[in-house]
Amino acid sequence: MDGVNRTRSGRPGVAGANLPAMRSHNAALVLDLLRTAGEGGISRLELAERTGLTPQAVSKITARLREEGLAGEAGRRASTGGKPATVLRLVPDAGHAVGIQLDRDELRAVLVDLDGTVVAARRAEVDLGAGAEAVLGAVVDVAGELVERGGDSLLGVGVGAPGPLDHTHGVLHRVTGFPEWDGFPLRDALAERLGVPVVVDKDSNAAALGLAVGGEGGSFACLLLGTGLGAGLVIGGTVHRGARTGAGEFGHQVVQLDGPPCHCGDRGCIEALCLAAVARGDLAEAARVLGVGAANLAGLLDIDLVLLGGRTIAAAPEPFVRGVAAVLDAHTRREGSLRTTVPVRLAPGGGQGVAEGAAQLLLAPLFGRADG
Amino acid sequence: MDGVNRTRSGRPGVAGANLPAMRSHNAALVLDLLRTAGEGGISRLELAERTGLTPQAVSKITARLREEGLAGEAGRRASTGGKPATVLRLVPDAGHAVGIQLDRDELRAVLVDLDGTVVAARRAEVDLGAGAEAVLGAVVDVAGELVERGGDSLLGVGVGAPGPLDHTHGVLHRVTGFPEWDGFPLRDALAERLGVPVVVDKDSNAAALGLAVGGEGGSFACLLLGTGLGAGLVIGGTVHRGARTGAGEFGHQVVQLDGPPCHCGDRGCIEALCLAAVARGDLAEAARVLGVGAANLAGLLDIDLVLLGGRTIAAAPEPFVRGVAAVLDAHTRREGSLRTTVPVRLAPGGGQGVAEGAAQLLLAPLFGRADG
DNA sequence: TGCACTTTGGCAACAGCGTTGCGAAAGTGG
DNA sequence: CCACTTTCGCAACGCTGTTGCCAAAGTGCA
Repeated sequence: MDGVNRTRSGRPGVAGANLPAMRSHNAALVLDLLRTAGEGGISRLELAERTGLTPQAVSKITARLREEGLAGEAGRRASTGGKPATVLRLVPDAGHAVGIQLDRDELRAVLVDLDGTVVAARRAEVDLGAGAEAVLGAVVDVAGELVERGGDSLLGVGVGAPGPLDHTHGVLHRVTGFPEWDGFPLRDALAERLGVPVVVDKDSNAAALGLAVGGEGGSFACLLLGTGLGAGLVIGGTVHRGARTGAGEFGHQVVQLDGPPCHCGDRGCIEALCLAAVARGDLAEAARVLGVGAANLAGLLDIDLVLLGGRTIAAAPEPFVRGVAAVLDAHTRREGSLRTTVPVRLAPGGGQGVAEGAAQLLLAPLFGRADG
Repeated sequence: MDGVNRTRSGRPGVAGANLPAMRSHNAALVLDLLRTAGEGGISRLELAERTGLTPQAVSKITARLREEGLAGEAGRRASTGGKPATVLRLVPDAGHAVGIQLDRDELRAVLVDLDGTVVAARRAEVDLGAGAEAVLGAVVDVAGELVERGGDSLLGVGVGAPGPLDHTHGVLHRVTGFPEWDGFPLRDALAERLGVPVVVDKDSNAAALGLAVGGEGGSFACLLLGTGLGAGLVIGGTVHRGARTGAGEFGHQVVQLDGPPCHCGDRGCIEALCLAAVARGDLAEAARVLGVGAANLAGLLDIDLVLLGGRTIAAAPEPFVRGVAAVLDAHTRREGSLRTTVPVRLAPGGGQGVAEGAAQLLLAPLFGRADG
């Protein structure tokens, strides 16, 4: 019921609940289970078990969802000695969202349905330094086409951009290397031109949201190493952004007191050490530095999983995954506690993870996955 | 409604809501506002505004709370041109909890009422190395007296202990320096001897919870420097513990690659660097190291506040607060963003913050502040 | 002093939520 | 063919917050 609460009062956790709030909370819950079940579907009784609601309540809720066109029947399961269960499914076409990754030199856009399936994809070259008009024009071109294709079921456009930025207002801050964007109201500018709701978030948060919705449970960190180094943090199933969308500033974590200077003005930042190692071809050292940062993060937050992504890692996944895992492994072993090593994996989604996650900025709220 | 959800299904965020859940959610919300209002009290209409509920709903809810003895009238406010508002207050004596700080060499216990006011306090010397029987005996002695004094309104006993431990089962892990406690079921042992519900958590988490309930809003970190160095993390008003109660492992964050060895087996940990600096009397350097760790944490989580506590800091607060603030300040200035510097303060509560927070492990759930 | 007005807050009727009681539908298995 | 199991909806119900309304208790002006 959190999502509703937030919407109503602005101050999280301080809002009362009423019947409509309860209703949409439960509907979102059921919808999320339907989505998670995927093509296999799920029966009403299973839904009842998983939600803790009575079967009768589930029947009423699914009936409403079917009326709204969000859910539908999809055959029946084999009998287990009685009347066979009717399998319910999400109707993927009932909603769509466009997701955009706006990077420093390229633009990726996808049209995604309720299921999370990519229905269409576009890619274009851009230059963030070419001025707002040119960049916005490119975005509107690419997105507009997909928006149209989404038709009536289009919920809006999500944008993942390099930070820092303010996701609540959709305003960019000083993007590293492109100070002219500082203060640019990207969300409102796009919403006006496209005529649909727009949500803007950091690229790393979008990627993390996509993975969380995509099935990664619990708490995890998604580390993106590309032109910069950022982290998307998922804590207990929801993306943690902090009050100023500042969370996930992973690249400028200091891991070497009085170390080599970083372009940020500090010394010994992970990003500086890591990029320097990559530049001289020493991927093992880059991975080790990344691993130390990941171990710090894992220890501080007690997360369940580390996912690696971004262009640099996509170019040579193996040494990074292995190197980071080695550091985490050594760390766990030293602790000697009961806990098993934090697993490290390559973030799925190929080069399109951020764009897909950005689409989830619009879709996730339907499933009760608050975007706050 | 989260607290209720968690209780019902065990799997957070996956539980349906029903009328009783809604009812207790709203009751907890109102109760929390009554508590926060303190001695000044709060009127029904103010409650309605703050919760988003209708005045009528608030009237019904407060009537129930009054029947249960949890709330009461406390005079009236001056009229603002109409009927003067009736001021409502929490009845502090309606509930009590005992909070215990079990440290390596001492024991502190407090009896706290619903308001958070300390009604009684005890202190005793213990030696964690003296064996379970002796330690448990001491705890039962001190706590038993306070439990009895709490009478019928006693909700239970909360214990803050040095980590690592498992707070969901109340089992200690390998307490640094005292390996014999590894696997000891402290919660169940105490619950059996005292005959009341017991909750066990890390000392730093208890301190953080106490501060969160005590009025610190938003997200903050509570860093405790004593015989060890730990952090309690409050994210969006709730203590973040992680799935294994492992979160807040702040002391072994590595801030100096290949730095001096730490007793944990790693190198360059904050704790090693910090304690070494303290040992040679260089508090400025200790504060700087702590500051770097705090800046890392603040950047990663985008927190609003850093609070410093623990014995070492209590002994000389000023250089630590100043030193940590200096590092955070420099860090913010470099970012050049709109955000203001993360403030650093001495954690209030004197030497008794952990014990008071431990009591809140029992009280906080009443106010809808989930302990998960 | 009296009357209009504002503000507080409870009573009563209401709509809507999930729950309970129960029975129909649709299978399996002896 | 019949007993049994399992699924699942209809109907009545209890309880939630909401709405409509009115009494109570002040202020302020004539």
